[in-house]
Amino acid sequence: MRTEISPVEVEQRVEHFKEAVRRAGVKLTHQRLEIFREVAGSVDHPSADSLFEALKTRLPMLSLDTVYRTLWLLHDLGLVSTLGPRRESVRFDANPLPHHHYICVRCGLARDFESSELNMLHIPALVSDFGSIDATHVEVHGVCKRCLAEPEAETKTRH
Amino acid sequence: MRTEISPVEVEQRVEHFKEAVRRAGVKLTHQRLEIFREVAGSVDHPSADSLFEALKTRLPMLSLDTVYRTLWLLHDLGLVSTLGPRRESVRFDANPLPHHHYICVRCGLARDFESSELNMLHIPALVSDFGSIDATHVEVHGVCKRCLAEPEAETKTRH
DNA sequence: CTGACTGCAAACCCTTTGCAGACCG
DNA sequence: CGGTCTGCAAAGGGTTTGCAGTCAG
Repeated sequence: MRTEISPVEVEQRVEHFKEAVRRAGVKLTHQRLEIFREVAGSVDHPSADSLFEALKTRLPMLSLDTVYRTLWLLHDLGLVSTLGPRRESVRFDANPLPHHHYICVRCGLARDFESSELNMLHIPALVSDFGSIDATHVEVHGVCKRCLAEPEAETKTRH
Repeated sequence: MRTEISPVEVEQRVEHFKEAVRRAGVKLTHQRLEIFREVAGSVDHPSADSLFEALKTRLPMLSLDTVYRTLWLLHDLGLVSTLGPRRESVRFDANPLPHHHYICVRCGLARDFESSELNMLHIPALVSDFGSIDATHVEVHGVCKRCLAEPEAETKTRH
């Protein structure tokens, strides 16, 4: 339920990031460092654009596409994840019953599953500090069978 | 864990749709009917475009923007929901600890919360039929305090 | 020094919108 | 018939990419 991240913790994460960068053999640029510091210090799951805006003062020469490239790099390094299934297009759900989702992180496949047990989760009371609670569901992420079978499956490079 | 929807059930949903359309006082066009039939009969949470492709044979004159308009209409009627936070931009998450999300369905605000109890959910065994299970988290949807406070909050019209 | 990285601008999607004609009620 | 709805085409907004100059290692 934290609403901010302590500077100390941000710097710990930054160290972890530096190590990961070194291990991956990619360059540690000023931009990458500051962009990482910014995501790591934010608690609101920012978009590329809002990070860009926040960084403008510190890095006046920064360009938005560098923010994108860096975020996907961080993603490939396993340092950040994305919110929601994907980045592609909106997807629609016409299932009127309470249900949960299985999402393939590789191809975006989505499937429903039911579980009366999961329909009655106990949500921490503090969550209602954020606002009303209208619906709750479980999201399971994995790699679907089809993607697991694909030979070039491990090619994590994109962008 | 169903992998398809029976024609009978689709038609039941179609009836429900017709009623909702009548109640809302909007017109029941051929396109709307077929588009609804298509989402209601699909289990893979299609995008507007894949619905469009699937409908092309039945409705050669259909245009993609009608699919979009209809889907958002269905959304406003409460007949379909969307997968994931929203449609705008990708959002990034740099929280390395296991955590869960609170999402405001109105403005997209996202916040983390922790719960050791929710970190150990029991996922139905059948889910692994879909593929590997790499991560599991709970998503709570609601309306955040700020949005609740806004006067023009009930204006559901968009698009 | 040299290849990886950045900034810029243009290209790319996916999605929305303005408008004139079509059709439901 | 009238107003809503559709199809078309063009605009919009977020994201990606090609290129030449720049900088980390």
